[in-house]
Amino acid sequence: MGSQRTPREGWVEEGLRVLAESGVDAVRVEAIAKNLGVTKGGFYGYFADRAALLQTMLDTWERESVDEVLEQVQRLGGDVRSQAISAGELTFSNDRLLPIDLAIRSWARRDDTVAARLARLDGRRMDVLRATMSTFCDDPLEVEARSLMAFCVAIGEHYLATEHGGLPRAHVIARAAELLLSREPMGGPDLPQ
Amino acid sequence: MGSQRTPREGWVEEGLRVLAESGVDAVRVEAIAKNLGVTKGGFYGYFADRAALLQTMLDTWERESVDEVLEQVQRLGGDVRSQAISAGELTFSNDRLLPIDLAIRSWARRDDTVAARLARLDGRRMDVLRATMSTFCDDPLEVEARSLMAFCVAIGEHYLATEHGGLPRAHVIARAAELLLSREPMGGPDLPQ
DNA sequence: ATCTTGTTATACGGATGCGTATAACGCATC
DNA sequence: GATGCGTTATACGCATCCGTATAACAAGAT
Repeated sequence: MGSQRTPREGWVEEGLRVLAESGVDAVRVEAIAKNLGVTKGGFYGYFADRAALLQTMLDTWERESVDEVLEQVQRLGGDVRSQAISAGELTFSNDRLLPIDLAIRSWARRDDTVAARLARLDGRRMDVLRATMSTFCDDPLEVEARSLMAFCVAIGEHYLATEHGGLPRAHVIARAAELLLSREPMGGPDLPQ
Repeated sequence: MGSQRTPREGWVEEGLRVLAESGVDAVRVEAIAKNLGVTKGGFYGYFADRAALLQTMLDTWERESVDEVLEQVQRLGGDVRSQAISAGELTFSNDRLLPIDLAIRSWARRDDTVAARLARLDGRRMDVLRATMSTFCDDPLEVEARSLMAFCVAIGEHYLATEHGGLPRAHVIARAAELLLSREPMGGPDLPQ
């Protein structure tokens, strides 16, 4: 019995790599085969069609991004705040997951199915952030605003390509995190009009 | 002399529309022609090739996004803060420019030329934000952090698809803007670990 | 050594897309 | 109404990609 020379996971892996690097539209069966050093001959033994591969890729991404990350976070333990930071780092400082996440985010803007899955996942991520912010902030609206800002920085950072007046980006982000996670009120409505 | 039945701008316009809706990879000469109700016959009289169209599209977007917006902002006048808000709204609440901006942002992640142009533009936008934040905040690092957060929310918001516990997204964003533009210190390093 | 089973190469038809060439067409001008 | 110019339709060769069919192939089991 010929053992799997190019296992099913190989196609999914390479598919995710291409997705991360060049977007969904670049995920082509024959291109992936070429990258794997084979022809597409074996592909259709594992998948009905290209759409099935995309589905499986999404499944893999979702499992890795949620179950595995949250599992690791709970294993690490710690208080709510450090858990939130762990979760953020495991997801958005992950060389494998981050580019995939960004590519899927762009993909979601023109595919409702993908958008729905992303929404579900982002919802769980926002839950973590909300729990953190709630430990030191009572106003539900402010909790939501802080969570949104934290999430938007985590994502948006990678869609920005700008200098920060000589300051290293990481430094600026650290300060932003400090402000967002600060127990002090961020300041209420103020300013003379 | 046959006047321009499908003027050069027509191709650029439709190209930008497709870009906004489906991303760069969907910007195909024949597809655009079909949308315009013609064939690609006339296209190559205006453009050397597809790449030339993409260039022109970028030029158009950059001009509209910077020159026209900044010009309008200066015409409106007002203090620095209200100018920053005008600029943000003219760009990120603009039904025409916003989707194009987001599509280009995704595009920039895999094309260095596009990334460079976007960086230049984002730099000018950050300048506006910095000027605003500086009117009520002295710490340069905090100015930068607040500017980054504001920018990231403006962009990242559109890559997020999540609920906010019943609160309308616009309401949450308004609160975030309030916090970011607040004269009060956002709170320094605090929290007992 | 042969059989079996799963994997792969190759080839096919159909679709889409590029860039080019050429002929038809519209319309202003003469 | 004929001319001339710019725009457009059509057709071509080439390339990529899809999904299918079939034959070659490797390797474990007999």
